[in-house]
Parts: sequence; structure tokens; C-alpha cells
Amino acid sequence: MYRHLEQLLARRVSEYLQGRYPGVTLPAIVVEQPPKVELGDFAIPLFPFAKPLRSAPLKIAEVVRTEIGPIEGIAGMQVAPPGYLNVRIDRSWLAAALAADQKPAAEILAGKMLVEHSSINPNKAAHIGHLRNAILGDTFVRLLRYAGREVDVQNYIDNTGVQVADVVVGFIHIEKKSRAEIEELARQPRFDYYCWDVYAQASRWYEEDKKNLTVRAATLHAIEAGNDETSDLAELISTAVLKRHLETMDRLDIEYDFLPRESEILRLHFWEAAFTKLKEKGVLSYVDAGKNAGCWVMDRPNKERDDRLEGPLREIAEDGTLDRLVEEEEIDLDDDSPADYESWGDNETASEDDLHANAKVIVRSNGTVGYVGKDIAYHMWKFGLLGRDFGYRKFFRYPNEHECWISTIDGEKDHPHFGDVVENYNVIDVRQSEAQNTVIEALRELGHGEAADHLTHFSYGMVVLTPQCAAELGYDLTDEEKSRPWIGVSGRKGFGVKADDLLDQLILSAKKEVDGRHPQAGDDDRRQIATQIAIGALRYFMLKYTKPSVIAFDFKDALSFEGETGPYAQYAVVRATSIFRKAGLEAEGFLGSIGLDAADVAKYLSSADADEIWELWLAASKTSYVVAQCIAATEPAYLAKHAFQLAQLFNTFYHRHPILSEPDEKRKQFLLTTVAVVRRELIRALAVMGISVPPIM
RNA sequence: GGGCCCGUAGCUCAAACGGAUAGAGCAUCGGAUUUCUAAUCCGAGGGUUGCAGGUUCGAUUCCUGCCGGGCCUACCA
Repeated sequence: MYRHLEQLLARRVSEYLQGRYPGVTLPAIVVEQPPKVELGDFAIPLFPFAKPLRSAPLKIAEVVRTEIGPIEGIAGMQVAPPGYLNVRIDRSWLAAALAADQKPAAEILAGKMLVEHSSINPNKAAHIGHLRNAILGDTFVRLLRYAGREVDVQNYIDNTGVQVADVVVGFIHIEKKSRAEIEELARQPRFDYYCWDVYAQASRWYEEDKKNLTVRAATLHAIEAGNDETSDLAELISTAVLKRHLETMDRLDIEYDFLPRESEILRLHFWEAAFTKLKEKGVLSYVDAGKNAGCWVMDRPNKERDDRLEGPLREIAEDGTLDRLVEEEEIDLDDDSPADYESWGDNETASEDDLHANAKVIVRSNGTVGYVGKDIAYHMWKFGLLGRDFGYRKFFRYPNEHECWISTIDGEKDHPHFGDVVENYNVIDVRQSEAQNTVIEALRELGHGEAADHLTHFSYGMVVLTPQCAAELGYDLTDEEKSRPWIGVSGRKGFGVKADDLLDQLILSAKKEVDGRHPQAGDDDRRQIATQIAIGALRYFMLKYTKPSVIAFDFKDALSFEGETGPYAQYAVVRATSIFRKAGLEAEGFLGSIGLDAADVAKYLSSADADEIWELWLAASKTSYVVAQCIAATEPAYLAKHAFQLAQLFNTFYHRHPILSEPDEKRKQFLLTTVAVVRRELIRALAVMGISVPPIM
């Protein structure tokens, strides 16, 4: 409702000013929230109007106040120095609307949206870095759905990459496992943990002897080609690990609709289709000299030519002898530790007259396409611009019957329609900004500016470990690492906190609390409650930081159930529920059963000491407003903050106003209504964050 | 070298478009009539918003330059 009033107010003030001062170009009306409730519920700064209207902000405010006339839901306006128009909401009007759960007619928003998130390499267990991704992505999906949008959730599976090859190498060449043995292992409940170690082992094996890298190259080649023992094994392993990822994420109520796999992007020739179009439109150009000779590249015209080619490097470059070291570690994007490659300048090769020195290589000189190329093809498909489609088959059925589909070559006849979306969000950490921009740029240069404008890189910072946390996990740190502010998670080194482990630990710790508090409850119930609390704690923890911030993971913070945490907000709801239970009332149906008298509500919300209760109502009215903000800014943290503030206001209210012992029956009804409204809105906000509330805590 | 991000209380973080007295949590210290369960509430201390300039009615926010940190910058994925 708050959002509705805000929009109405902005429109009316704008219309009024346009009418009063015809022909003057006016800035847009900005509606803010005053720092204190006493000042009002909306604030409109009029400073920007001073110049075009050649009048003092205070005067303009005064004119608007006296002349604008009545607005539904607005009680009055006040002029405040140095130039604000403060607006008060009609409290009983808003209370009635909220109690009746009235919603303004929803805007009709056509077109399907797509959120891509998780995209974990299927070669090892998911870790805390993946949790942040999946929780951000899933919450964003819930935000969009709350706002009435139709959303498909996709999880891109790179099942043909180096990371999978490494695990295959580990199983065959280091562990010397037979196919039957691997099949047996893949049936184990935490096969992904096993792979975690195998992957780390393989990485060490390469380090021991660089010649082992030839084994990896051969394995990778076999996987890409398909149709042999090695690629079958890769398929077996990656599919088993993928299932584990789905199970892990399902523990957090995170579900996917479709899993497009790189193997199908390759085998259904998505790239070839994209390549043709990219060449036609001249997006790619062939390089016949210089360091990128033989490649198809995409020029990046808006980038400055790289200055690292200046100075002494030129001389090194001129004889062309110095090649980039090929053994450098490739980046595993599931990996939050930087690959330690040489600093710039030591090993640079480039020619001064190389026209494409700054270009992005899309097709290598050996004719194979790189990751960005595949991604361009995939994104053309997403927007329905490729002219090809995947085959589809059912892959994973969630306990709630929801079906998750996977790409395949020959699919089932009947399947949902994926792709052809009007808007796409890719939840990928900030390190991929460059690659994402290249994809967006490619779409634009193909002439699909519309699609490019609707492709958003939902970027966020990494999750890293504090040195202390790393020490707790039993990792030996070098002195250099100890001196760093944080240590990157590294799948390759087997270095990190696994998602399932963290969740287990949270459940265990919540269970202890619940056991102590509710010894009379059954063990299954206690476990269920502990699980809800653990999920609440974890999801809130990952959502409370704004996207750009790097989360330095620490068990102490993550395992906390007090203060600004998920359980704090859950607890507020439990308290609200408990009031109704004690009163012998049904919390859910209460608002439907009560008829509040407008005059009474006005009385209780307008008395001298009512601001504090009003503040609670006001906060409760903001759910849709905050959701809209989160979507516009692609920032779920606003919702976390909102839920916390609402819970905080409720707790203060709870402490100050005994309800069941309230002698004035009408006031008691009013207070109960307040509780019911806040409870409903808090449950909603938490649900959008994927947090459910236990019956007792 | 270039691009992007960050620097706010002891610690971890907020502060939408430039706005009113820069707010929370944790930690520390001191309290809460044994009441709708204290996973709560109240209070206290704690700040030259990295530094220096600039733009203007007004700057944590925008611009420039420094200082410090991070990420990206491969024919890898």
C-alpha cells in the first residue's frame, strides 16, 4: 500500500505543478522517506524546482500544500525548512486497507523472465561461495514472482570442461578405479565429497609433474568428442554430482526448472548457428597476423588500447620469442582464489602493429570455440534468436512434485517451453563481468539491442575465509597467507567450507537450542524446527550483505541466531503466533473475522503516543515497495534489512504493550489486529527470502 | 600499465535519486515490576565517513589527485 500511495502522490504533485506552471520544464518528483515519523510519512524535496520556477523551495511547498486538494489516503501536508513538503498518510485509511489486505490492481506485465544461477561445475561438492550465488539467485526469483512475473530458473551445467576432466583423471589415473567401482561410489550419499578430494588430488598430481597435464588434455579431448569410455565416465560422474547439488540446494528450498548443459550446446551445434550469424553481421573478424593469428576475434572498440604494450615490452615483443606460459593455471570459476600467474610484463607477447591486440578471442586458431562463444550462442537461444532448441527430458523430481528438466539430444515429445524470454538475469560473481559484457556486446552488435538491454549481469562479491576460519578448518597457512585479510575458497585445493557441512552444523547447533527449550516436543518436530531455523540463519546471513561486499566467512557470525539474523525475524513471528494461541484465536483467520471501527483505529493511531505503533503499521505496509526496490536495484539485501527492521519494531511493540491483559476490549482488538498484520507481512517478506517460520522456537 | 569494486564506531556491515541529528548487529559495561517464552527489550560508551582539493543552498554519496586493499585484464573455463 505504501508503494501505491507513493506513486499516487508523485503523480498528483507532478500533474499539479505541470498544470500550474504550463510550459516550464520541471524535474521529476522525488519522494523520500523523512528521517523521523514525527515529520511525516513522505518527504518531497522541492530544491530542484527553485530554479525552473524561480521561487524559493519553501514557497513552492506552501503553494502545493494549499492548492493541490485532497488525495485519497493522504491526510495532510506540512512545509518544513529548508524546503521539504512533508506528507502524512491517513492512518486509519491505511490501517483499514492493510487489515483487509487490499492490493492495488496489479500492473499487467507480459513476457517470461529468466534467472540463471548456481551453475556449479559438476565435479565436486558445493561450497559457501555457491551458497551465496544460489541464495541470491533464488531470492531474486522469489522477488520477481512476488511482483507477479513469470520466471524460469536455469542452472547452466558445464559438464565438458577441465574441472570434470580433472576428476575423471583422478579416478582413472590416480585412484585407479574401475567403472564398476565408480558406479558404486556414485551411489553413495555424499559422492560429491569424494569427488572434492579426488579433484584436489588431481590438482596436486599435476603440480608434482607437469607431464601429467598431457593426461588431462587427452581426457578433456575425449570428453568433448564424446562416445567413448572416458566420456561415459565423465557423464556418469558429472550427473551424479549434479544430482547431489540439486539435493543440497533443495535442502534450502532452492529449485530449478531447467538445466542446460554444455554438452548439448556443443552437440546440437548451437555454436555453429551462432557463428554463422556472428560472421554475417561482422561481429567477429578473422585475424591473420600477430599474436592472435588464425583466431576469430571480437574487437572491443570502446576499450583503450592496452598500455602494457608500451616501453620495454615492445622490444621483447618484437622478436616474438616470448610466449605466454601455457602451463599457467586456468581459473576455476567455482574457485575464489586467484590463479597465481606471472605479473604483467614478464611474459607478454604482442606486436606493435597488431590491430587486434585488445580483441577477445572467440574461436581459437585450432578451430575450437571458447567459453564466451558458447555463452553467446546460449544467450541467443535464451532470447529466441538462435533458431535452434534443446531436447528435453525429465531429470529430477522434487519432493513437492516439481519437475526439473535437463537438456538432451533427443528429448521427450511433451515438455515445457523454455527460452524465448523477454528479460534475463545472470547471477554470476563479479569476476565474470568482463565475459558477461562481451556477451551483451555481441548481442548488441548482432542487431539485438533489445535483448542486450534486457540481459543483466547480476553481479556480486566473493565469499572468502578469514585466516582464523581457515585455521579452524585445519588448513596450514603460509606466512604470506596469514598476513592477508582473507583467504580465497579453492575447490582445486580442496580448500573451503562445504555447503552440506555448514548446513549440518547449523542444524546441529539449532537443534541443541530447541532441545533445551522444548523438551516436551517430539524429536522429529524438534529436528524440523531446527532445520527451519538453520535455513533461516543461513539464508539471512547470505542476504544481509549488499552485493558488492566481499563476505569474509566466519563460523561465529554464520552460526549466530541472535541480533541481526534470520532466527531473530522468525522469532518475532513465533511470538506473534503465540499471542493468538494463548488468546484461543486463530492467527491466520483473525483479520477476516474482525471488523474494525474506523473511528477507533483513528483514535488509537493518532493519540500522542501512537507514533511508535504507527511506525509499525507503516513498516508493515512497505513489503511491495521494498520488493519493487529490490528488483529495480537487483539488490535482495534491502528486503533482508526490511524484514529485520519490521521484526525489530515488532519486538519493541511487543515489549511495551501487553495485549492479552489489555482491559479496553476495543483497544485489545486493535492491538491484535496490529499483531496480525505485522505477522502476515513478516511471513511474506521472509517467504520471499525463502525462509519459513516454525510454529514454536 | 588499463578497467571495475571497496575504504564509515574495536569488529562485521547499513545509509535508494546528493538531503533533515551518519544508523544497526556483534563485542564491552549497566539494567528489565518471575509478563503474550529473555533466540527478547532498555540504557551507556564508542565517528574529523582513508587523505587533500573541487562542484553547491547542502557531499559518506558526484568530480580530480593521492594512499591502502581486492577482482578482472590468457587462444583457460
